[in-house]
Amino acid sequence: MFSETELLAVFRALSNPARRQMLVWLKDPMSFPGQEPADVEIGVCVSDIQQRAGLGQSTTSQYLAILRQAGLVVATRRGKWTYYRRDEANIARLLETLGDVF
Amino acid sequence: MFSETELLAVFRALSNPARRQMLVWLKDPMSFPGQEPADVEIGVCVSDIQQRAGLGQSTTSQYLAILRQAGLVVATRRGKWTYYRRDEANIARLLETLGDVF
DNA sequence: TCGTCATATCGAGAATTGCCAATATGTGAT
DNA sequence: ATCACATATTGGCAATTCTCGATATGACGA
Repeated sequence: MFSETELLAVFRALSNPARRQMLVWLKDPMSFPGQEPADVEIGVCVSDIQQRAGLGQSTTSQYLAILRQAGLVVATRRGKWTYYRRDEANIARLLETLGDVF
Repeated sequence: MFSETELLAVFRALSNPARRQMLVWLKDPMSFPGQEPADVEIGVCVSDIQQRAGLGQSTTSQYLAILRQAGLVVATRRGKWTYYRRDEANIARLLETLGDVF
């Protein structure tokens, strides 16, 4: 399932309200201004997330990297933009594990 | 359901392997040496948990307090001992919330 | 190639966490 | 009242996290 190390990364990632917020926001990419229906599959770019979070650019980038390392989102680089979207399969697997473990 | 503040407390509590371990251990109180069947309902005392965790007494006490404040365990004082057991109802409610939110 | 834009990484200071030893508090036995 | 015991709280130091501004990287257009 999820190793101890992976669970640690997940809980650390989610123990920050801004990062948890981002994960929830990404459930509905269309809620970001200027998001086209065609972009939904690839995700939302960093600057859009940053704007909504009200954090610095570097902080936003780092937080997304933390979510990615925890396996909660996946990143896709296209041109100069990096798009982030939820890793739904892994999140489902995680919730299943949590139900087993706790 | 769970407020933002409550979720923060939960994730912070679980973002420590020792605390997560304790919560899992408490699923099976009988696995603690010297635990009587009659004690299962009330929980496990701090020193038994401490011994198993290999942490200091104060650290163990603090960690259990953090789990309690997060609503994951309940404490019962009986004589000079404090027994801790899982708050199963609240944990179930939490897992439900997690399924909704994430 | 140069400039610009989006993102990533680095460096740093303030705040928080991890964990301990020491001490305080509360309880039961004598 | 006093002692011993279980637990809680306090004080502290090292390690980590939070968050930023500054800088580096990488991609596109002129």
